[in-house]
Amino acid sequence: MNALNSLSQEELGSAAQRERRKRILDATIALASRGGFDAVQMRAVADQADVALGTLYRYFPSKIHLLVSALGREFERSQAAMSGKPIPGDTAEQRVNYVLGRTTKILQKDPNLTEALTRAFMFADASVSTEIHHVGMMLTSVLTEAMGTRTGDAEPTEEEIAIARVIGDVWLSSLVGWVTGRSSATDVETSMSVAVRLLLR
Amino acid sequence: MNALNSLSQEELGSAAQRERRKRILDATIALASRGGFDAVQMRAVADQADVALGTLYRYFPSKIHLLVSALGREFERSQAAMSGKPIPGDTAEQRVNYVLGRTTKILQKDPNLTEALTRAFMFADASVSTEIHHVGMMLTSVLTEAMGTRTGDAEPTEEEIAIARVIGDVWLSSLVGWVTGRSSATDVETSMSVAVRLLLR
DNA sequence: GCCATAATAGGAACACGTTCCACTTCTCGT
DNA sequence: ACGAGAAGTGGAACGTGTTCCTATTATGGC
Repeated sequence: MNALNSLSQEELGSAAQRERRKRILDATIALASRGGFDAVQMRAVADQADVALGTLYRYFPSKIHLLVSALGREFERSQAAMSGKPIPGDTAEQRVNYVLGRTTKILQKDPNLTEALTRAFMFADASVSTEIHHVGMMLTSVLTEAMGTRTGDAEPTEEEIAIARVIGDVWLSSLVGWVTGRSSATDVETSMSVAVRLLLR
Repeated sequence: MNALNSLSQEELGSAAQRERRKRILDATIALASRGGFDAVQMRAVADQADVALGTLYRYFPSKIHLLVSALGREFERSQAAMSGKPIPGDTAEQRVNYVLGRTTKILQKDPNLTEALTRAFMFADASVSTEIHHVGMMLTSVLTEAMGTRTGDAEPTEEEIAIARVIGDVWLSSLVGWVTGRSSATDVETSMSVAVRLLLR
Protein backbone atom coordinates (compact mmCIF):
# COMPACT_ATOMS: atom_id res chain seq x y z
CA MET A 1 0.00 0.00 0.00
CA ASN A 2 2.74 2.39 0.91
CA ALA A 3 3.59 3.75 -2.48
CA LEU A 4 5.56 6.70 -1.18
CA ASN A 5 8.73 4.92 -0.33
CA SER A 6 10.32 2.10 -2.12
CA LEU A 7 9.64 -1.10 -0.28
CA SER A 8 12.30 -1.31 2.36
CA GLN A 9 13.95 -4.61 2.81
CA GLU A 10 12.38 -5.46 6.14
CA GLU A 11 8.79 -5.37 4.98
CA LEU A 12 9.25 -7.76 2.11
CA GLY A 13 7.33 -10.83 3.02
CA SER A 14 8.15 -13.74 0.81
CA ALA A 15 11.54 -15.09 -0.04
CA ALA A 16 10.66 -14.73 -3.70
CA GLN A 17 10.24 -11.00 -3.19
CA ARG A 18 13.53 -10.63 -1.38
CA GLU A 19 15.07 -12.58 -4.21
CA ARG A 20 13.54 -10.28 -6.81
CA ARG A 21 14.72 -7.24 -4.97
CA LYS A 22 18.20 -8.62 -4.83
CA ARG A 23 18.21 -9.45 -8.53
CA ILE A 24 17.07 -5.93 -9.33
CA LEU A 25 19.79 -4.32 -7.25
CA ASP A 26 22.39 -6.69 -8.66
CA ALA A 27 21.36 -5.81 -12.19
CA THR A 28 21.49 -2.13 -11.29
CA ILE A 29 25.00 -2.38 -9.94
CA ALA A 30 26.15 -4.43 -12.92
CA LEU A 31 24.75 -2.01 -15.46
CA ALA A 32 26.03 1.01 -13.58
CA SER A 33 29.45 -0.55 -13.31
CA ARG A 34 29.56 -1.18 -17.03
CA GLY A 35 28.26 2.12 -18.35
CA GLY A 36 27.46 4.56 -15.55
CA PHE A 37 24.30 6.52 -14.92
CA ASP A 38 23.09 6.52 -18.51
CA ALA A 39 23.52 2.78 -18.85
CA VAL A 40 21.15 2.13 -15.98
CA GLN A 41 18.08 2.10 -18.17
CA MET A 42 14.92 0.90 -16.54
CA ARG A 43 14.07 -1.51 -19.35
CA ALA A 44 17.58 -2.95 -19.23
CA VAL A 45 17.44 -3.37 -15.45
CA ALA A 46 14.09 -5.12 -15.72
CA ASP A 47 15.36 -7.41 -18.46
CA GLN A 48 18.55 -8.31 -16.67
CA ALA A 49 16.79 -8.85 -13.36
CA ASP A 50 14.19 -10.93 -15.16
CA VAL A 51 11.23 -8.92 -13.94
CA ALA A 52 8.63 -6.91 -15.81
CA LEU A 53 9.02 -3.16 -16.08
CA GLY A 54 5.93 -2.64 -13.96
CA THR A 55 7.37 -4.85 -11.27
CA LEU A 56 10.57 -2.89 -11.23
CA TYR A 57 8.54 0.28 -10.67
CA ARG A 58 6.59 -1.44 -7.91
CA TYR A 59 9.82 -2.13 -6.07
CA PHE A 60 11.51 1.20 -6.80
CA PRO A 61 9.31 4.09 -7.85
CA SER A 62 11.99 5.82 -9.89
CA LYS A 63 15.44 5.40 -11.32
CA ILE A 64 16.77 7.66 -8.58
CA HIS A 65 15.20 5.55 -5.84
CA LEU A 66 16.70 2.52 -7.46
CA LEU A 67 20.20 3.93 -7.61
CA VAL A 68 20.15 5.47 -4.16
CA SER A 69 18.91 2.18 -2.73
CA ALA A 70 21.72 0.40 -4.53
CA LEU A 71 24.14 2.91 -3.07
CA GLY A 72 22.76 2.21 0.39
CA ARG A 73 23.23 -1.51 -0.02
CA GLU A 74 26.79 -1.16 -1.29
CA PHE A 75 27.62 1.24 1.50
CA GLU A 76 26.30 -1.20 4.08
CA ARG A 77 28.24 -4.03 2.52
CA SER A 78 31.42 -2.01 2.55
CA GLN A 79 30.83 -0.90 6.11
CA ALA A 80 30.24 -4.47 7.25
CA ALA A 81 33.42 -5.60 5.53
CA MET A 82 35.59 -3.24 7.51
CA SER A 83 33.75 -2.97 10.80
CA GLY A 84 35.57 -4.30 13.79
CA LYS A 85 38.98 -3.55 12.38
CA PRO A 86 40.60 -0.61 14.13
CA ILE A 87 41.41 2.37 11.96
CA PRO A 88 45.13 3.05 11.73
CA GLY A 89 46.49 6.44 12.67
CA ASP A 90 47.45 8.24 15.86
CA THR A 91 45.44 11.39 15.38
CA ALA A 92 41.91 12.08 14.25
CA GLU A 93 43.30 13.79 11.18
CA GLN A 94 45.34 10.75 10.21
CA ARG A 95 42.48 8.35 10.76
CA VAL A 96 39.98 10.44 8.82
CA ASN A 97 42.45 10.86 5.99
CA TYR A 98 43.01 7.14 6.01
CA VAL A 99 39.31 6.36 5.76
CA LEU A 100 38.71 8.93 3.06
CA GLY A 101 41.76 7.86 1.10
CA ARG A 102 40.80 4.22 1.15
CA THR A 103 37.21 4.93 0.19
CA THR A 104 38.29 7.20 -2.62
CA LYS A 105 40.60 4.46 -3.86
CA ILE A 106 37.75 1.97 -3.89
CA LEU A 107 35.57 4.39 -5.81
CA GLN A 108 38.27 5.03 -8.36
CA LYS A 109 38.38 1.35 -9.19
CA ASP A 110 34.85 1.54 -10.52
CA PRO A 111 34.37 5.04 -11.88
CA ASN A 112 31.22 4.20 -13.79
CA LEU A 113 29.52 2.83 -10.74
CA THR A 114 30.67 5.78 -8.69
CA GLU A 115 29.37 8.18 -11.29
CA ALA A 116 25.98 6.54 -11.38
CA LEU A 117 25.55 6.42 -7.62
CA THR A 118 26.90 9.90 -6.94
CA ARG A 119 24.75 11.50 -9.58
CA ALA A 120 21.68 9.77 -8.28
CA PHE A 121 22.50 10.92 -4.77
CA MET A 122 22.89 14.54 -5.80
CA PHE A 123 19.83 14.50 -8.01
CA ALA A 124 17.51 12.90 -5.50
CA ASP A 125 14.63 15.01 -4.28
CA ALA A 126 12.51 14.88 -1.14
CA SER A 127 10.71 11.71 -2.22
CA VAL A 128 13.95 9.85 -1.68
CA SER A 129 14.70 11.46 1.66
CA THR A 130 14.41 8.21 3.60
CA GLU A 131 17.07 6.48 1.55
CA ILE A 132 19.24 9.60 1.40
CA HIS A 133 19.06 10.05 5.13
CA HIS A 134 20.09 6.45 5.58
CA VAL A 135 23.22 6.93 3.48
CA GLY A 136 23.98 10.30 5.06
CA MET A 137 23.86 8.81 8.54
CA MET A 138 26.20 6.01 7.56
CA LEU A 139 28.64 8.48 6.09
CA THR A 140 28.59 10.71 9.14
CA SER A 141 29.02 7.78 11.49
CA VAL A 142 31.97 6.43 9.55
CA LEU A 143 33.62 9.82 9.90
CA THR A 144 32.83 10.32 13.58
CA GLU A 145 34.12 6.87 14.30
CA ALA A 146 37.38 7.70 12.56
CA MET A 147 37.57 10.96 14.45
CA GLY A 148 36.92 9.46 17.86
CA THR A 149 38.73 6.66 19.54
CA ARG A 150 39.41 3.83 17.19
CA THR A 151 37.20 1.48 19.17
CA GLY A 152 34.29 3.88 19.08
CA ASP A 153 33.44 3.38 22.73
CA ALA A 154 32.51 7.00 23.41
CA GLU A 155 29.66 8.82 21.73
CA PRO A 156 30.75 11.63 19.44
CA THR A 157 30.11 15.15 20.68
CA GLU A 158 27.87 17.61 18.89
CA GLU A 159 30.95 19.41 17.67
CA GLU A 160 32.39 16.21 16.26
CA ILE A 161 29.16 15.45 14.45
CA ALA A 162 29.11 18.95 13.00
CA ILE A 163 32.68 18.55 11.78
CA ALA A 164 31.86 15.17 10.28
CA ARG A 165 28.94 16.67 8.41
CA VAL A 166 31.11 19.42 7.01
CA ILE A 167 33.71 16.89 5.88
CA GLY A 168 30.97 14.80 4.31
CA ASP A 169 29.67 17.83 2.44
CA VAL A 170 33.09 18.67 1.08
CA TRP A 171 33.57 15.05 0.09
CA LEU A 172 30.32 14.96 -1.82
CA SER A 173 31.06 18.17 -3.67
CA SER A 174 34.51 16.94 -4.63
CA LEU A 175 33.11 13.63 -5.70
CA VAL A 176 30.62 15.36 -7.95
CA GLY A 177 33.45 17.31 -9.50
CA TRP A 178 35.30 14.09 -10.14
CA VAL A 179 32.47 11.97 -11.51
CA THR A 180 31.38 14.75 -13.82
CA GLY A 181 34.90 14.97 -15.19
CA ARG A 182 35.62 18.46 -13.94
CA SER A 183 38.42 17.46 -11.60
CA SER A 184 40.85 14.60 -11.24
CA ALA A 185 41.07 11.93 -8.58
CA THR A 186 44.16 13.68 -7.28
CA ASP A 187 42.18 16.87 -6.94
CA VAL A 188 39.69 15.02 -4.77
CA GLU A 189 42.42 13.70 -2.48
CA THR A 190 44.01 17.10 -2.26
CA SER A 191 40.89 19.00 -1.40
CA MET A 192 39.93 16.38 1.16
CA SER A 193 43.32 16.64 2.83
CA VAL A 194 43.01 20.38 2.94
CA ALA A 195 39.53 20.23 4.41
CA VAL A 196 40.50 17.64 6.99
CA ARG A 197 43.60 19.55 8.00
CA LEU A 198 41.59 22.74 8.43
CA LEU A 199 38.74 21.12 10.29
CA LEU A 200 40.64 18.79 12.59
CA ARG A 201 43.49 21.06 13.55
CA MET B 1 31.88 26.13 -35.93
CA ASN B 2 32.69 25.62 -32.33
CA ALA B 3 29.95 23.25 -31.31
CA LEU B 4 31.64 22.12 -28.14
CA ASN B 5 30.79 25.07 -25.98
CA SER B 6 27.72 27.13 -26.02
CA LEU B 7 28.39 30.38 -27.80
CA SER B 8 29.82 32.66 -25.23
CA GLN B 9 28.52 36.16 -25.16
CA GLU B 10 31.63 37.83 -26.58
CA GLU B 11 31.65 35.99 -29.86
CA LEU B 12 28.11 36.79 -30.84
CA GLY B 13 28.30 39.05 -33.82
CA SER B 14 25.04 40.69 -34.58
CA ALA B 15 22.80 42.58 -32.25
CA ALA B 16 19.96 40.31 -33.31
CA GLN B 17 21.92 37.37 -31.98
CA ARG B 18 22.65 39.03 -28.68
CA GLU B 19 18.99 39.85 -28.48
CA ARG B 20 18.00 36.24 -29.16
CA ARG B 21 20.41 35.00 -26.56
CA LYS B 22 18.99 37.42 -24.03
CA ARG B 23 15.42 36.39 -24.81
CA ILE B 24 16.36 32.74 -24.35
CA LEU B 25 18.00 33.31 -20.99
CA ASP B 26 15.12 35.52 -19.87
CA ALA B 27 12.64 32.83 -20.79
CA THR B 28 14.75 30.26 -18.96
CA ILE B 29 14.82 32.31 -15.78
CA ALA B 30 11.11 33.04 -15.99
CA LEU B 31 10.17 29.40 -16.45
CA ALA B 32 12.58 28.23 -13.77
CA SER B 33 11.24 30.81 -11.38
CA ARG B 34 7.69 29.66 -11.96
CA GLY B 35 8.16 25.91 -11.82
CA GLY B 36 11.73 24.90 -11.16
CA PHE B 37 13.93 22.50 -13.06
CA ASP B 38 11.11 20.43 -14.53
CA ALA B 39 9.31 23.48 -15.83
CA VAL B 40 12.28 24.53 -17.92
CA GLN B 41 11.25 22.49 -20.92
CA MET B 42 13.15 23.11 -24.08
CA ARG B 43 10.03 23.50 -26.20
CA ALA B 44 8.60 25.94 -23.67
CA VAL B 45 11.81 27.96 -23.57
CA ALA B 46 11.90 28.11 -27.37
CA ASP B 47 8.25 29.17 -27.53
CA GLN B 48 8.58 31.83 -24.89
CA ALA B 49 11.81 33.19 -26.34
CA ASP B 50 10.20 33.15 -29.76
CA VAL B 51 12.90 31.07 -31.41
CA ALA B 52 12.75 27.67 -33.05
CA LEU B 53 13.77 24.62 -31.08
CA GLY B 54 16.74 24.09 -33.38
CA THR B 55 17.88 27.65 -32.77
CA LEU B 56 17.70 27.16 -29.05
CA TYR B 57 19.96 24.13 -29.41
CA ARG B 58 22.32 26.12 -31.59
CA TYR B 59 22.77 28.63 -28.82
CA PHE B 60 22.84 26.16 -25.94
CA PRO B 61 23.64 22.54 -26.75
CA SER B 62 21.69 21.11 -23.82
CA LYS B 63 19.27 22.01 -21.08
CA ILE B 64 22.13 21.85 -18.60
CA HIS B 65 24.25 24.29 -20.61
CA LEU B 66 21.25 26.56 -20.78
CA LEU B 67 20.62 26.54 -17.06
CA VAL B 68 24.25 26.84 -16.05
CA SER B 69 24.66 29.76 -18.44
CA ALA B 70 21.59 31.36 -16.90
CA LEU B 71 23.11 30.81 -13.49
CA GLY B 72 26.29 32.50 -14.63
CA ARG B 73 24.42 35.51 -15.91
CA GLU B 74 22.41 35.89 -12.71
CA PHE B 75 25.52 35.48 -10.62
CA GLU B 76 27.27 38.20 -12.59
CA ARG B 77 24.29 40.44 -12.29
CA SER B 78 24.15 39.95 -8.54
CA GLN B 79 27.88 40.48 -8.20
CA ALA B 80 27.72 43.68 -10.19
CA ALA B 81 24.87 44.96 -8.02
CA MET B 82 26.90 44.71 -4.84
CA SER B 83 30.42 45.33 -6.03
CA GLY B 84 32.05 48.42 -4.66
CA LYS B 85 30.10 48.35 -1.45
CA PRO B 86 32.25 47.31 1.47
CA ILE B 87 31.21 44.15 3.26
CA PRO B 88 30.17 44.82 6.86
CA GLY B 89 31.87 42.93 9.66
CA ASP B 90 35.06 43.27 11.68
CA THR B 91 36.37 39.75 11.23
CA ALA B 92 36.64 37.42 8.27
CA GLU B 93 34.15 35.11 9.92
CA GLN B 94 31.61 37.88 10.29
CA ARG B 95 32.05 39.09 6.74
CA VAL B 96 31.80 35.62 5.22
CA ASN B 97 28.73 34.85 7.29
CA TYR B 98 27.22 38.12 6.15
CA VAL B 99 27.81 37.33 2.49
CA LEU B 100 26.52 33.79 2.80
CA GLY B 101 23.53 34.85 4.82
CA ARG B 102 22.51 37.51 2.38
CA THR B 103 22.96 35.23 -0.60
CA THR B 104 20.99 32.48 1.06
CA LYS B 105 18.23 34.96 1.77
CA ILE B 106 18.11 35.97 -1.89
CA LEU B 107 17.94 32.35 -2.96
CA GLN B 108 15.15 31.62 -0.52
CA LYS B 109 13.02 34.26 -2.16
CA ASP B 110 12.92 32.27 -5.36
CA PRO B 111 13.15 28.61 -4.39
CA ASN B 112 12.06 27.32 -7.78
CA LEU B 113 14.74 29.25 -9.57
CA THR B 114 17.31 28.17 -7.02
CA GLU B 115 16.27 24.56 -7.41
CA ALA B 116 16.57 24.68 -11.16
CA LEU B 117 19.97 26.34 -11.19
CA THR B 118 21.45 24.26 -8.38
CA ARG B 119 20.34 20.99 -9.89
CA ALA B 120 21.74 21.93 -13.25
CA PHE B 121 25.01 22.86 -11.62
CA MET B 122 25.29 19.55 -9.81
CA PHE B 123 24.25 17.51 -12.82
CA ALA B 124 26.57 19.18 -15.28
CA ASP B 125 29.25 16.99 -16.79
CA ALA B 126 32.59 17.81 -18.37
CA SER B 127 31.02 19.29 -21.50
CA VAL B 128 29.85 22.20 -19.36
CA SER B 129 33.16 22.67 -17.60
CA THR B 130 33.77 26.12 -19.08
CA GLU B 131 30.55 27.52 -17.70
CA ILE B 132 30.94 25.64 -14.42
CA HIS B 133 34.45 26.93 -13.97
CA HIS B 134 33.22 30.44 -14.58
CA VAL B 135 30.64 30.18 -11.83
CA GLY B 136 33.04 28.41 -9.49
CA MET B 137 35.61 31.17 -9.86
CA MET B 138 33.04 33.84 -9.13
CA LEU B 139 31.94 32.00 -6.02
CA THR B 140 35.48 31.53 -4.76
CA SER B 141 36.37 35.15 -5.42
CA VAL B 142 33.31 36.42 -3.59
CA LEU B 143 34.39 34.39 -0.59
CA THR B 144 38.05 35.35 -0.66
CA GLU B 145 37.05 38.96 -0.97
CA ALA B 146 34.88 38.64 2.10
CA MET B 147 37.69 36.89 3.93
CA GLY B 148 40.35 39.44 3.04
CA THR B 149 40.28 43.11 3.64
CA ARG B 150 37.00 44.64 2.68
CA THR B 151 38.53 46.66 -0.09
CA GLY B 152 40.13 43.63 -1.67
CA ASP B 153 43.43 45.34 -2.22
CA ALA B 154 45.62 42.36 -1.32
CA GLU B 155 45.65 39.12 -3.24
CA PRO B 156 44.32 36.16 -1.29
CA THR B 157 46.88 33.63 -0.13
CA GLU B 158 46.83 29.99 -1.24
CA GLU B 159 45.50 29.07 2.16
CA GLU B 160 42.68 31.55 1.87
CA ILE B 161 41.75 30.21 -1.54
CA ALA B 162 41.74 26.67 -0.19
CA ILE B 163 39.48 27.71 2.66
CA ALA B 164 37.17 29.52 0.28
CA ARG B 165 36.91 26.42 -1.85
CA VAL B 166 36.01 24.30 1.13
CA ILE B 167 33.36 26.79 2.18
CA GLY B 168 32.01 26.81 -1.36
CA ASP B 169 31.81 23.03 -1.36
CA VAL B 170 29.93 22.95 1.91
CA TRP B 171 27.60 25.62 0.64
CA LEU B 172 26.81 23.69 -2.52
CA SER B 173 26.12 20.48 -0.63
CA SER B 174 23.86 22.29 1.80
CA LEU B 175 22.10 24.01 -1.03
CA VAL B 176 21.44 20.70 -2.70
CA GLY B 177 20.00 19.42 0.54
CA TRP B 178 17.72 22.42 0.68
CA VAL B 179 16.54 22.53 -2.91
CA THR B 180 15.79 18.82 -2.84
CA GLY B 181 13.68 19.31 0.24
CA ARG B 182 15.83 17.29 2.57
CA SER B 183 16.77 20.16 4.84
CA SER B 184 15.31 23.52 5.77
CA ALA B 185 16.65 26.97 5.02
CA THR B 186 17.54 27.24 8.68
CA ASP B 187 19.58 24.06 8.39
CA VAL B 188 21.55 25.66 5.58
CA GLU B 189 22.31 28.75 7.63
CA THR B 190 23.28 26.64 10.62
CA SER B 191 25.62 24.35 8.76
CA MET B 192 27.22 27.29 7.00
CA SER B 193 27.82 29.05 10.31
CA VAL B 194 29.38 25.92 11.70
CA ALA B 195 31.62 25.45 8.70
CA VAL B 196 32.68 29.09 8.67
CA ARG B 197 33.39 29.09 12.38
CA LEU B 198 35.49 25.96 12.08
CA LEU B 199 37.37 27.11 9.02
CA LEU B 200 38.02 30.71 9.91
CA ARG B 201 38.93 30.32 13.56
C1' DG C 1 -8.73 -27.69 -2.75
C1' DC C 2 -11.05 -23.16 -3.87
C1' DC C 3 -11.73 -18.52 -4.21
C1' DA C 4 -10.59 -13.58 -3.54
C1' DT C 5 -7.01 -10.66 -3.79
C1' DA C 6 -2.46 -9.16 -4.64
C1' DA C 7 1.56 -9.49 -7.45
C1' DT C 8 3.68 -10.08 -11.88
C1' DA C 9 4.14 -10.27 -16.98
C1' DG C 10 4.01 -8.11 -21.24
C1' DG C 11 3.72 -4.32 -23.63
C1' DA C 12 1.36 0.01 -25.41
C1' DA C 13 1.30 4.85 -24.64
C1' DC C 14 2.90 9.33 -23.16
C1' DA C 15 6.36 13.18 -21.97
C1' DC C 16 10.33 15.57 -22.70
C1' DG C 17 15.33 16.02 -24.14
C1' DT C 18 17.58 15.68 -28.30
C1' DT C 19 18.52 15.12 -33.30
C1' DC C 20 17.54 15.84 -37.96
C1' DC C 21 15.69 17.52 -42.21
C1' DA C 22 13.63 20.52 -45.75
C1' DC C 23 12.64 25.05 -46.45
C1' DT C 24 13.10 30.14 -45.77
C1' DT C 25 15.41 34.29 -44.37
C1' DC C 26 19.32 36.92 -43.28
C1' DT C 27 24.12 38.59 -44.01
C1' DC C 28 28.09 39.80 -46.24
C1' DG C 29 31.76 39.97 -49.80
C1' DT C 30 32.17 41.39 -54.44
C1' DA D 1 22.30 44.48 -56.27
C1' DC D 2 23.38 39.62 -56.29
C1' DG D 3 24.55 35.13 -55.09
C1' DA D 4 26.50 31.84 -51.64
C1' DG D 5 26.69 30.29 -47.32
C1' DA D 6 25.23 30.88 -42.56
C1' DA D 7 21.40 31.20 -39.46
C1' DG D 8 16.67 30.50 -38.35
C1' DT D 9 11.95 28.13 -38.84
C1' DG D 10 8.75 24.49 -38.21
C1' DG D 11 8.06 20.16 -37.21
C1' DA D 12 8.82 15.07 -37.53
C1' DA D 13 11.23 11.44 -35.29
C1' DC D 14 13.85 8.91 -31.82
C1' DG D 15 15.32 7.34 -27.01
C1' DT D 16 14.41 6.70 -22.39
C1' DG D 17 11.85 7.47 -17.88
C1' DT D 18 7.31 6.83 -16.42
C1' DT D 19 2.40 5.47 -16.47
C1' DC D 20 -1.26 2.49 -17.49
C1' DC D 21 -3.94 -1.45 -18.93
C1' DT D 22 -5.15 -6.34 -19.50
C1' DA D 23 -4.14 -11.09 -18.88
C1' DT D 24 -1.88 -14.41 -16.10
C1' DT D 25 0.13 -16.33 -11.93
C1' DA D 26 1.12 -16.69 -7.03
C1' DT D 27 -0.69 -16.46 -2.16
C1' DG D 28 -3.32 -16.81 1.90
C1' DG D 29 -7.82 -17.67 4.35
C1' DC D 30 -11.66 -20.86 4.51
